[in-house]
Amino acid sequence: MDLSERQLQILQAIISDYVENAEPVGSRSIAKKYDLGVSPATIRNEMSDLEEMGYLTHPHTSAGRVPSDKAYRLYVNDLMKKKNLSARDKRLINDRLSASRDEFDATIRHAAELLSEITHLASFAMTPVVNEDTIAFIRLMPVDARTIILMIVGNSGNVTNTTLRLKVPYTTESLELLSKNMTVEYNGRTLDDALKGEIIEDVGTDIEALSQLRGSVMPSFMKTLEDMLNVHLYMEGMTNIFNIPEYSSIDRARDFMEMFARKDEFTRKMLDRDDGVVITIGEENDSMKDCTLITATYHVDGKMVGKIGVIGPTRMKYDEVTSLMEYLTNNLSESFRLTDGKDDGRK
Amino acid sequence: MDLSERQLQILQAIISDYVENAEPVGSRSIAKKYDLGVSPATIRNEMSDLEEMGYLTHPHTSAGRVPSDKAYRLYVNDLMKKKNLSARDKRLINDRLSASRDEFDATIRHAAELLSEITHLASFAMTPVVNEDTIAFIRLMPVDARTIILMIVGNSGNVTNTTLRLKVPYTTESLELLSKNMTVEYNGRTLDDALKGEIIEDVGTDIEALSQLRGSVMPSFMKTLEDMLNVHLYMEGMTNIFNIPEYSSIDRARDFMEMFARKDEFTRKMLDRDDGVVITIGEENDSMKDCTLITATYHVDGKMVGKIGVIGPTRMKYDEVTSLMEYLTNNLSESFRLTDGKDDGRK
DNA sequence: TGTTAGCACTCACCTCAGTAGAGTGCTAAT
DNA sequence: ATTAGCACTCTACTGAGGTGAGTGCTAACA
Repeated sequence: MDLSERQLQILQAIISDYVENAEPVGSRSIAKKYDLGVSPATIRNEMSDLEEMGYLTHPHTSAGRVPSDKAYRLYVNDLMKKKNLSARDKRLINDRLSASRDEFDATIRHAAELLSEITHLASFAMTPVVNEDTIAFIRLMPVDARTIILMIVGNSGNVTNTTLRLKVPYTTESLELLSKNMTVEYNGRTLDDALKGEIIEDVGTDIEALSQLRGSVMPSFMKTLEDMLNVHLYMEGMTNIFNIPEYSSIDRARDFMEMFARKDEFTRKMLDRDDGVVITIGEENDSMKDCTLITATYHVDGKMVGKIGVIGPTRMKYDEVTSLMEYLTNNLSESFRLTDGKDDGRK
Repeated sequence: MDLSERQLQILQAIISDYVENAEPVGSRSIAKKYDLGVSPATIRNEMSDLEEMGYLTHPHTSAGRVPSDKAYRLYVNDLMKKKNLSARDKRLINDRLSASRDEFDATIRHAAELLSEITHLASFAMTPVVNEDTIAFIRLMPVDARTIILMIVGNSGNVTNTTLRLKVPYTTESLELLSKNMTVEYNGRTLDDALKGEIIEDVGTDIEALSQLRGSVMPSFMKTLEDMLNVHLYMEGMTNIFNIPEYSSIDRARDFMEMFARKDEFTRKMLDRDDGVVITIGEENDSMKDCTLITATYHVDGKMVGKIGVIGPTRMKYDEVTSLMEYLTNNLSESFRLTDGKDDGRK
């Protein structure tokens, strides 16, 4: 059953009032603040109907109305209008992001900072999933008699290294040879495949010493691959939730903080969400049933996908937050595409 | 004026009771639980004297006594006995730390985890200050037409790298030449000196192209040096404070979390503290005047110094926590020395 | 038939008084 | 010097009464 025009107006009024003041909204205050041309009594009747339909709830008999998850869902789907970012916010974003264009992780971290600074909510940003990245080359370098550096370079420019303490002696030549061997072996394979796929048996291991060296390098090689595959999670503004009336109880706050403390689980959950701007409200979430979670995706090279997100009470400024997130992800994707574009263009 | 034997006994009893139960301690309960051979009335008189001397306070007239910062200080300095770690905890520590011996940062992070798991307090651990580390070599490596990797290796095995997008074209030869030039230039200099010291003017820059390449690499070189100098801070168990009665107020909890959110400031403050196990109680702290902060230092190669720490209410089990921290830092130092020792020994 | 005024009713919230209980501080006896 | 005894203090809890915001219903109105 569809809502009448007036019911929509009233619902919208209740939502915006509640979002603003965090207190149940009464019929009289709606009638006064929003010029609907009807008396409080009429509004009361409509409210009663809206409650029956599940759009409003009632903390107790003599309290005003509060929008339900269903109301926010309706608002987000049908009522919400796109909001333009303020020039100030746009400038802030552009400045901050361009300051660290080359440094991948720093840019992502800045995105998380910007999100929480502008929305005053808890926010996060994660580095892209690089399962699809392929190995460009592998290099082993000497440091001292027993110490070498293992370096894996992906074709996206993604680089990771570890320092190894070898138990067997090595020569510079053997390191170079092994580097070449491993590069031939792994070049072009995706990280995921390199980690999980079968290990191709030693290519040209006539030399006993080389085989030994390889044996002591492989465990670290695998560990380093794993590390490359790891998504880095940056969180900001966690303490913002303390300012929200909904979280004035210590138990609520604790639950909230603990959810973030379990980083791996949290990361996995976020990666499971669809691409684009996704809003899940209250009960629509697995956990955090009194929160709204908004995530959005950015792209690197058009392929790799990373996520940013915001978490707050269901009572939030959906229009402003979604606009901000769209702007931010566009900016990020642009940023990460442009650098490559430039390179290719001038080549 | 010194305290009598009996006063010390009473004070100790009050402290251990209060540490256990977090509630003001009355004269009657002391008389019952601890066999001091005197009546509550006598204890009351002594308590009154102790209060006059500043060792106890009184939330209100009809409440029991609570130890003051001064009391804890006395306890820590004179009364506290060394406590042995349980075999279980020792095993836990040894297992966890040895699992990641090669990976520096992972080991430090595990140390923070162990601290908070065992003490149920908020804890942190930071990677060592490497100002004194010297540069071993610098290497530039090609990735693709416009992308190169800059890698700086310290003599402690500390390695950092960045990916650069060059605006000028390069040749493999020029990269190698520049690597050599820069290595000659910076080899043996401390990171701190390399970053802050004067830039030695181009060594052998007859070739125009090399000078240009150098120009576009230097900013990133400096940024990477800075990154190497950065101390990494790992924090664990922040949510533990929610379980502590002292922090049941949301404002307290917020202040606490915010202090940790300002990582840079926090890191700086911790680094300013003396070496060894340092305990600062309540008012002795700059901020967090109702907390006790305990820090301890571990060593890498006998030179570089890193810190671990625990933060909780002044009401904490000082004996257990300090023993744990001593054990943990010894283990860390041992860990980080042994690997080198082994190398040198077998060389 | 939709809208509105009026009014009784509900319920959270605040305040206040009264009570119980823990613990002190003082005094006088040992 | 120590202790028993007792008055006193102060918090925490409880229940009663008052207040005000807001509803829900009814009857009158356009």
